[in-house]
Amino acid sequence: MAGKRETKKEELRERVLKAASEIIEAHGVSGLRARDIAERVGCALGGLYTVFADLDELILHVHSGTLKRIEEQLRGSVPEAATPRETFRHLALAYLAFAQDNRNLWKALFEHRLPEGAAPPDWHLAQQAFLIQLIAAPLSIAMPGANPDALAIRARTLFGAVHGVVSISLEDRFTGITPGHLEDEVAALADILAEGIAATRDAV
Amino acid sequence: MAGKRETKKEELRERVLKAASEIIEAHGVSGLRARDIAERVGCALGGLYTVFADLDELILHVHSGTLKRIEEQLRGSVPEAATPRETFRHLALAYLAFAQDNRNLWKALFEHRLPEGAAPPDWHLAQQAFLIQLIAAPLSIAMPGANPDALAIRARTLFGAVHGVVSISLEDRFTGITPGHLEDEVAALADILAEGIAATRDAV
DNA sequence: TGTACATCAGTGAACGCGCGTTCACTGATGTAC
DNA sequence: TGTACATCAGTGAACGCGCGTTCACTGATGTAC
Repeated sequence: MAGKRETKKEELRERVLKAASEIIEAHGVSGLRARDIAERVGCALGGLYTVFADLDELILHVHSGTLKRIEEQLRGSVPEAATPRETFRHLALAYLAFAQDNRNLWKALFEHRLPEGAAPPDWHLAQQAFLIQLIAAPLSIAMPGANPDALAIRARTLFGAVHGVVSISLEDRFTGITPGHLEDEVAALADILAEGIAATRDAV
Repeated sequence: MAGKRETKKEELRERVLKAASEIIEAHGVSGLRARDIAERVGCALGGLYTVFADLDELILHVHSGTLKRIEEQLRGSVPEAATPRETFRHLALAYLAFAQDNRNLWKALFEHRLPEGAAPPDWHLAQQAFLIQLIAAPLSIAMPGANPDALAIRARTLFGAVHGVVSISLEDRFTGITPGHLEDEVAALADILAEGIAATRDAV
């Protein structure tokens, strides 16, 4: 019967998650502090530890939400009857758009955490699978003969390529593409990849 | 006349740089601690601060050395009479090889540092320019009509693409390409890009 | 419905620790004569 | 070459601070009768 206790706890958990997400988007993962979350939520510092084991676990759940939103946005970006080439373009641009609009949440996905050993849990890796599937589908049309394993690998390569351009441009660290050209370049890269795939189809 | 003082100081500086570089390669930038450097160098903790203002400055100089080594390795990888397509392939594979062989030093280049504001100094950004030039040269042959600005931008895009695949595979964070396929995929990507550039040449 | 006890979510002061940076000191190098 | 003083590289104990996590406590919710 739900129980008031359980309900309130669940509600607190949601509020903590939301606050953490907002703080990360505002200040980056490295700017996330337990005290700030508690203050924003309006609970005591110790309260956080009744709903999440530690900050790392909390951050993983923020990532989880981010991935879900990316998935929605990418799925929504491709028109029904799009050709593979159009699909690549839409996916690439939607990915760029998400990264631009949610820069710090998106960056957080790729910044290091997890002390020393400790790989991310399986459910987290599984959540990334949709990305590869979204790319593998049009790819299988562009490369009719290829076997599923090769397609999955190639899909990762294509994702990596687009991600790399977006990534290197939105980090301030390295010389990337300036904002004014970024959209054009991502679109161009998607086209180049599509054409290149068609041209090298037989080599696989 | 050099002066014993000056000489010793310069020597200490070199040893600190070398120790920091080794520690980063062994444990990643986040595993770099002032006390460990001092111990490895065999000097007192305070000694570090006589040759570098702080750890951030030291790290920037480690990066500087890493970039020089990348430059050497990439330049050395391309045969004299290589076609643009061959050049792309050689550069991409040489970049991958460096990243694999110097994983943590290479990762350090892209990991965040620099507190809040503070962009990297100009000399550091300037040091990255060779990468773009190395790519722009063969690209200008593949895209004869393009103007230099467009070439520079496109070169960055191509670098980003290759970097992305390497990056996402060597980080353990995200689902990348497994080591066994990585070399093949990077080579394939280089070919796809080369073919795609040829095919979309007129669209620029 | 009411009373007595049990549970456990939530509190927040205090703990603990890692670690970068400082600074009063010392001894080796440099300078002047 | 030798002596007296000045400089400054290098020392390492101590400072300071940010911050995640804990834990003895409290009060609201749940349970039994």
